[in-house]
Amino acid sequence: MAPTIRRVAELAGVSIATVSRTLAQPGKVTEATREKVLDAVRQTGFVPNRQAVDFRRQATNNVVLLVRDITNPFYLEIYRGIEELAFANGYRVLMGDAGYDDARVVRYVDMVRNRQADGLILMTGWIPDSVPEASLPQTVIALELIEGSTLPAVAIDNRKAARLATEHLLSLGHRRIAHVTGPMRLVMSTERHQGYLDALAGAGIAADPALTHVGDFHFGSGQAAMRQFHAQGSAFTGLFCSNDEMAVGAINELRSLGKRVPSDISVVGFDDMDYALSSDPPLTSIRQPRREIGRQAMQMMVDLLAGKALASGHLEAGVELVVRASTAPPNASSADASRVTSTT
Amino acid sequence: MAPTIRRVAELAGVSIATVSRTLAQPGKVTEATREKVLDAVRQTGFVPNRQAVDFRRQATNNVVLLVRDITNPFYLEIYRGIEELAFANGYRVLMGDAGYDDARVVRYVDMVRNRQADGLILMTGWIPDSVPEASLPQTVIALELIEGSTLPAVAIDNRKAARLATEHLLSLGHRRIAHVTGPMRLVMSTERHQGYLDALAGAGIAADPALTHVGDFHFGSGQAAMRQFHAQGSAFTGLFCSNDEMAVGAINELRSLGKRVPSDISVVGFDDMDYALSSDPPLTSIRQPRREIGRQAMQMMVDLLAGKALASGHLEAGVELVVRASTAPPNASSADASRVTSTT
DNA sequence: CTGTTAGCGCGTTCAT
DNA sequence: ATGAACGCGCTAACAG
Repeated sequence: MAPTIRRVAELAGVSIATVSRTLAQPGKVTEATREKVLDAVRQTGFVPNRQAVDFRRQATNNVVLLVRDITNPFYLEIYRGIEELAFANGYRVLMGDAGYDDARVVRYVDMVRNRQADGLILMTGWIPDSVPEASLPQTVIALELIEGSTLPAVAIDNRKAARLATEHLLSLGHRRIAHVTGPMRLVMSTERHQGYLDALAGAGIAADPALTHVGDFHFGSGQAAMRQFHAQGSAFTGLFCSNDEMAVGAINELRSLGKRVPSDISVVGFDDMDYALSSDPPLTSIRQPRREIGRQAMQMMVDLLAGKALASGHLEAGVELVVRASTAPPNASSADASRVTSTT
Repeated sequence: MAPTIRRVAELAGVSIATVSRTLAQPGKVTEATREKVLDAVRQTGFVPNRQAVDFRRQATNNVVLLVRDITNPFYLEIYRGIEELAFANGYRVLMGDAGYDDARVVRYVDMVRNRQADGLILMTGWIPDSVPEASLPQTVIALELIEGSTLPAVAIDNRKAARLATEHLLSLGHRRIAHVTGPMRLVMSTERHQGYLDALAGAGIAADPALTHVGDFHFGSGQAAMRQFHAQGSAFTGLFCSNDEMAVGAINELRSLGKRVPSDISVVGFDDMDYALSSDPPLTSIRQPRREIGRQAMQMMVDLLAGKALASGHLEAGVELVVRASTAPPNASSADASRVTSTT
């Protein structure tokens, strides 16, 4: 059995309270007793039982990280950011996978009530109706805002970012720009679509509904979008996809359809994942500071649990347009090519 | 404040022992008292304080999952497998990032000693010398074996799997086959290289050292390998890369060098990541049952903590060759093309 | 500065 | 079948 504080106390010839103090507030004991105690600690190899400490202190130092889909590679850098700050602050991160399942969310949310964890970082984009927001006192939202929620949150401004992406295409001279969205039940997706529309409106271009395809953030829907545009004969020279995976799928399909990127069609993605850099051609994309978002979310949690008033409810993380080889000015021949498609 | 068992007891007019029993062993109390108690539980919304329960039981139900690099996308499906079984068995998973840092490993390993966690799942491929294996009683190794370790483990047979990949190329008729390895300090990488050599030897082909390039599992080293082979004029029609990321990098560079895949060169990857399917052409690869590896690792942990004797020390997960469009028989013209390269 | 005492919330004897 | 009492290991009053 591991040695307890009692064993150390008798070995040092002091009370357990003194041992506790020596370890927690060394300044509060005499030099002499401190040495006796530390000696005994070394001899026994005593390490305080954290479970007992936490129980006594009524704190677990656990934080639940609940995500919608644990296998989403987008989260990886966020995991790192959260783990970094948790580690540095003595917190532990419990991984939870919501998996589109209300029951799972409830069980993880309950961990805070049950005192299995002190706080909850939500990256699900939704909470079940059965969980009133008022029952989430120690909660921070990250990445995906929840509609109508007033909980403290850190995220990017998706609308503004999508506008930035679209304006890049506009500034290159593109006039007919298509958009592949994410699932429209996600706030994130509707926001990005709005940003796309904002940019067009800002340039005085009427949006053509036929140039918007509702996707699902996966590779296949990028391909499907291109097939649909091709089948309906839609002409465009610019394409904005709401994430990189769909952008890569789109490029893949465009190649099959005999289109070149960027000479025929310029493509902008969103997220700046690793494969944006390694795709062919390297993808122009919107970079989110993912690791920083993770760090900030955990920092907010630390502050929240420390009882500090949060500086601001919502924290907006900045984004950046990363221009690579998938975008270029449109040229006459490519415009022709597109037109040919449209009349086929 | 959350209601305690004491509050429920007085509301039901019984002792706390009876409340405890009613919840744990309902058969041991009268129908009548059971109803009184359950009524009181409902009224108060009582939920046992898990921290207190765990403390009393001397168990935390936490398991530390320590990985070498938390951002490795390969782990994603393993995370899911582990979380699934943990959730189903009432365990919680603490995420730990080793990050090539001994001190971090030590701190996470210590969590078991400190009773912050009951067990440890190691996916680091190494433990610091300062941590003797004997001090890891509740540990399971997953995915990456640790040299010389006898701890229970679940992993694939990398050597056999690499042989399978190489034999696929041989069976298509390829005779000159190149190999891009992972970092050679990882057991995994040396094993895969051995498997490659095994296959060649089995086919009676002398291995050409000039056809092996030491990579680092990243996109760039796949590209670099192709540039090197090209520069030194090495001729080959088959290529086996020790992971998919390098394979995609290689294909990318081959395209720049004017080679077609698979008509000029056939490429086999390893891991069967999502982007194996979405690359151009879709990649032939070795599929590891990643989710299943995660599930089995957690199952071993559950058994271990339950005091069950583990069925077997090591558990071998099976692999599968997934044939896609990046491999084909060599043909005369492609052999010519390669030879041209070699004489340039 | 140090020791004594009193719990944190619960499960679990041992009586009854 | 039920209740009283104890203690898991530690920290935080309060005395001295």
